[in-house]
Amino acid sequence: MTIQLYNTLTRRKEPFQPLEKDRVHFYVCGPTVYNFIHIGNARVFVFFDVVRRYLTYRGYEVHYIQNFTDVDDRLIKQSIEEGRAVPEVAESYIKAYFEDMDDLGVNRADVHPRATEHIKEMQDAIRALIKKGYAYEVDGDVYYRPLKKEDYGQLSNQPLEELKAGARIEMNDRKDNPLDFALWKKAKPGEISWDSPWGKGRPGWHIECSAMARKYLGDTLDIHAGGMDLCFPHHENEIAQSEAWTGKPFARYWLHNGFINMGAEKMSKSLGNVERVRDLRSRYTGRELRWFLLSAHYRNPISFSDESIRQIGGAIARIDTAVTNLSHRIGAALDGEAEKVMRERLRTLTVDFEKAMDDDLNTANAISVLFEGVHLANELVARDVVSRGSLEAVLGWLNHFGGDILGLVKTTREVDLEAEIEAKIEERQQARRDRDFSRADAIRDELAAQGILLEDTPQGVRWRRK
RNA sequence: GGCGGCAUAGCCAAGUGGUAAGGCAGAGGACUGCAAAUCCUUUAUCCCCGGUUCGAAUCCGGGUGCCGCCUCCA
Repeated sequence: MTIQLYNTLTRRKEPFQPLEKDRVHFYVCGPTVYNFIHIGNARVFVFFDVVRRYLTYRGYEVHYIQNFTDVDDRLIKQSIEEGRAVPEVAESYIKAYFEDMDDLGVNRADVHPRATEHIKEMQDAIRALIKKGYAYEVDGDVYYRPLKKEDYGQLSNQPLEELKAGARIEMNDRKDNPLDFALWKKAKPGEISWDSPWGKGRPGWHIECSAMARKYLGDTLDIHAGGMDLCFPHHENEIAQSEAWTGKPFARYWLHNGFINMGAEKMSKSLGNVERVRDLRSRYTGRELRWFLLSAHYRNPISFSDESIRQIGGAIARIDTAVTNLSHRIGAALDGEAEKVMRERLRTLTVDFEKAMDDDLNTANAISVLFEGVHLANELVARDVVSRGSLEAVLGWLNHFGGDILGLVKTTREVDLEAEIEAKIEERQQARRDRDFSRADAIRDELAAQGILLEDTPQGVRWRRK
């Protein structure tokens, strides 16, 4: 079974076949670091983090690149507002970005190239495009002519006529055509700038991805991903430039994720309902947010609300309890290998998990398979007789698929109880043996107040943190 | 105007031809000193109207409602 991916370029699911058999060249459009990222940005980074992990699990050597746009109009604007230089602003939000991502369990990309560190590569690209007649200079600006290639509009499925007719014309009479876009922007006085053959200026937005993707991944990418809104014009323009520049197809699979709505309305700055990850982290755990982002299929919209996250909390508790109970039961289990029937059931779960992920990365279904694993774990824990091998096999399965791949299951073991609390538990056990239940209940309540929940089982007292 | 998406239980959410996954919440039962956890059982005229088909949430046509993109917004 091969992985099927919905390719925006062809508007259907296609079997995934990288250019090189076992290697995947994967580029994700990263954030513009002019501010803290919001939950919508996070969806991109969390989801494609899972895609990368899954492809790695499937045996591919994944080269995963995600850029930082660290110079553009918004950064310049922000730097004026904050009274700090652009590089300083960028640096601080890059740092913030990593803090947010660490909390959401997103792994680092292989390289996080920054636009400002690739000015030379971009200038090379621009020079080449001018030479080929795709770009032209006008008084320190350089523009690209997307219409020179007749297949422009292919990715976003926009007929050229419509693009021409519907273009909201930017008031700029220096362009030959309204659809032309800037590769290089002339610096205004006082703005951050770099020397170039066209005078002092800075790169346009689209060219950075083309230049950096080529540098780190080569002429043709296997997967290029980002939010749906980047489809037009950003990705369309990247294709135009890159293909004009290299003469090769730019990317083979284009993946775009859907948006997050705030309740029923779209999240937007003008509505003032943008939820920053930074702020959400003070209310929710990174895991809850990550789970929320993976709980629906990536191309579907998801609606953010406190109620949805609250429900996620219940689901997480179910899995955590199963993991805790499994660990506790392992302590009292008989030595022994995993039963054959158990290995077979886990094998089936693995197949189901792969089936879900192979079908256009259906994390919602993958999570439901995780719960089948939880159910299996709970059945085992409740048995009078069970081998340690079986318990460990299930725990290992949950950790691997729920933890390593989805990043949702906590793989760290609880630290040992402090001696004081252990003494309390023993004291309560003695009270129970003496049938002094009011004393026993009082101790249980006392620990509960500290967030320690006690559960009596045939294998002794089990505890977990609330 | 152009391109596209969505409508499934109280809530979240899978499911693209064979009589509805999973989670949250609820109800009943088992287990327990009481709990908790868990297990079992239980909760859906799949937005409406037509059509195709032996058979449709799934395909086609028509409605209704909501939403996104159409130059720098994930």
